[in-house]
Amino acid sequence: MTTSHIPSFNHMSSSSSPTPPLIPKPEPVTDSTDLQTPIPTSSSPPNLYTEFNNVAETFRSAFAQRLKRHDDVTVLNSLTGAIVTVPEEQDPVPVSVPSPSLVTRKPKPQERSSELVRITDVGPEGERQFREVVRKTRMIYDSLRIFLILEELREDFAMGSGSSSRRRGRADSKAASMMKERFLWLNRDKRIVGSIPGVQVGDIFFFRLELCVMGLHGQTQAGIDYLIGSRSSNGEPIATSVIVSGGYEDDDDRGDVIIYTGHGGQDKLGRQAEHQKLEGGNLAMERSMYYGIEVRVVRGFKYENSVSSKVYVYDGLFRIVDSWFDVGKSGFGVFKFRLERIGGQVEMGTSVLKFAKTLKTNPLSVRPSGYISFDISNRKEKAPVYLFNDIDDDREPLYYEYLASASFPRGILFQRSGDDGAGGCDCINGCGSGCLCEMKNGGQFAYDYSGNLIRMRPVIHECGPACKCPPSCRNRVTQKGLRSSLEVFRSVETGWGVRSLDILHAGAFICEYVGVALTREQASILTMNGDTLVYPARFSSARWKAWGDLSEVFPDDYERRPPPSYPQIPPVDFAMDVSKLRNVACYISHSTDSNVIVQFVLHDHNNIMFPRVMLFAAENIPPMTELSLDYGVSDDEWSPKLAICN
DNA sequence: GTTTCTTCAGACCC
DNA sequence: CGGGTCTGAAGAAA
Repeated sequence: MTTSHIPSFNHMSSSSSPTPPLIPKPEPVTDSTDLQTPIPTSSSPPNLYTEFNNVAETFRSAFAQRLKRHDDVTVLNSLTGAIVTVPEEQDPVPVSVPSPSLVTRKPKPQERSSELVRITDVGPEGERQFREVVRKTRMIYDSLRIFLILEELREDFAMGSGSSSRRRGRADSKAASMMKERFLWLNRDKRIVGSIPGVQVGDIFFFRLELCVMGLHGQTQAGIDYLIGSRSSNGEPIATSVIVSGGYEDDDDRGDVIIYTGHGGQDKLGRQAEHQKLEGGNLAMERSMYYGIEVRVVRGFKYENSVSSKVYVYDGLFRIVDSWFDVGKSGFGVFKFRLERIGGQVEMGTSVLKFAKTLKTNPLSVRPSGYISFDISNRKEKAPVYLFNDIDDDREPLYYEYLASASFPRGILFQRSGDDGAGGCDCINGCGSGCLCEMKNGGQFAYDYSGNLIRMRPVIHECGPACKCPPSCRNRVTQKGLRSSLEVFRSVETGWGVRSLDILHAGAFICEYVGVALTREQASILTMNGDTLVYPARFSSARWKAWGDLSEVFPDDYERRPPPSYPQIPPVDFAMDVSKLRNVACYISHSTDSNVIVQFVLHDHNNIMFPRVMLFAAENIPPMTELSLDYGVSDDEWSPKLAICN
């Protein structure tokens, strides 16, 4: 080991920032371990002087252990400090949680491991498995969160309207706690340095506790997550992830470069009121910089959406390249860390989000070229449907008449909802507990109060023309039309495709799959003529059937909380012809790994053989991400989307 | 193992 | 609609 590896405080007065007068000039001295450790010597304020001595002592003890610099740290083994690569053949699923049903007595929640691991060479198959685990866990979290909100509202309702004004419980944190108790948090058995398997750059979250559940960032509020020194192999704290969400005024976020402020020194109102100290997360950041250990960066910012007012975006890995002590805007000393994004990663989710926002808000003139139409629906939809093509001259979607709602054959048994004498509900103030329409849906509405699908059903009965509830009723989600701005775009890989300029929360209604519905007889004639049709019954959403299934959370009283039963399995046997009239949906690509699901819905009539085909987001979908549906055919077979819309 | 402290939340109120 | 205020849970620190 050479002295160049010994940490010095040079970084604390980087050349780019003038050394503030508050900071003592570090002067190297030789200590008993023959390792040079800088000791401040000036007549600085005593608190800072003490602080520097403390830090110096920390480093002295750390370096007494003769640490080497590891440029290619893969695993810091807690026993040996050895660097090990986690090989591909090792169990690709680190989530070894005991089955909740096997747990009889309430065990102590699993503690976070202190073993620092970097997971590499997972391989495509491993990544797919990890992704599936992450997906499922997120589904449970979201379903549980929504369940808790609905449960609370139900209690309020039962107790009478007077108590409904009480403060709402934190479903986001309660859901996380319950999952923690049931060992459903991910990546607790290893402390992961670098990317979390199954979590991709651009992934969107809505709550800090969601990040905890994923193992992306273990702190519920704090911005720096780190392994504490007393539990690390070399006695030094190591930072693994940071949240950038504007909590400190001295942050300077330039995208690929972030000047990140350390923590501490703020008063109760969040104002910088004293000097920060090189301890805790601040020291961990410095140590991660020294060892070249990358940190995950999650950005959080305001973004109005249906479930919260914020979003958190995973922006990938950054390296800490510099750190120094500076005078903050408040006049108090703060630690600063220069983070630089590591190359070779996909575009940051934050950049995509911002870009999508500019597409929506900027005047038409400053949008990128390639926009052929700013609304191919000609205002038939509630939100514009853009048409974008910057790779060739194809303008095909312009040449079709846009149909906002599917057309069903005349002459078939066709009843307006309510015409059968059953009538609609009488909920003049909107539908609530015990409403007739809730009964039609197995005693539970299909949507939560944000208008998101709670779980898939064979068919959903929305309130219809015969119902007395207002159009704003929670059970009229798909009738309200498009909620997000969609864009039909041209790509080399998939031809025409569809993406959203807004974040689509899991369960969000996207649009109807529109065409001219044909009976089997009508369809057979058309097929003979060579036209290709889409068969709604073939759409596959099998992967998402477990959506909303909380049996892993409520294993014991599953009897008490059975999924509602839905008597009607619709005998859907019609074809959708999109060769002449169509909407945005037919441009959605086919994928067996789809992010959009098909849900049958009845609202303007009650012929169960001809439900409307409604599309919902199957997971949180970031803006500009291509939507995909499982058309129920294998990739090499005929693809309706490719055949019809290309 | 326990208790206390800190924290780039989140909801609600005005 | 934004700041003040209240509650809070995880994890670090004591």
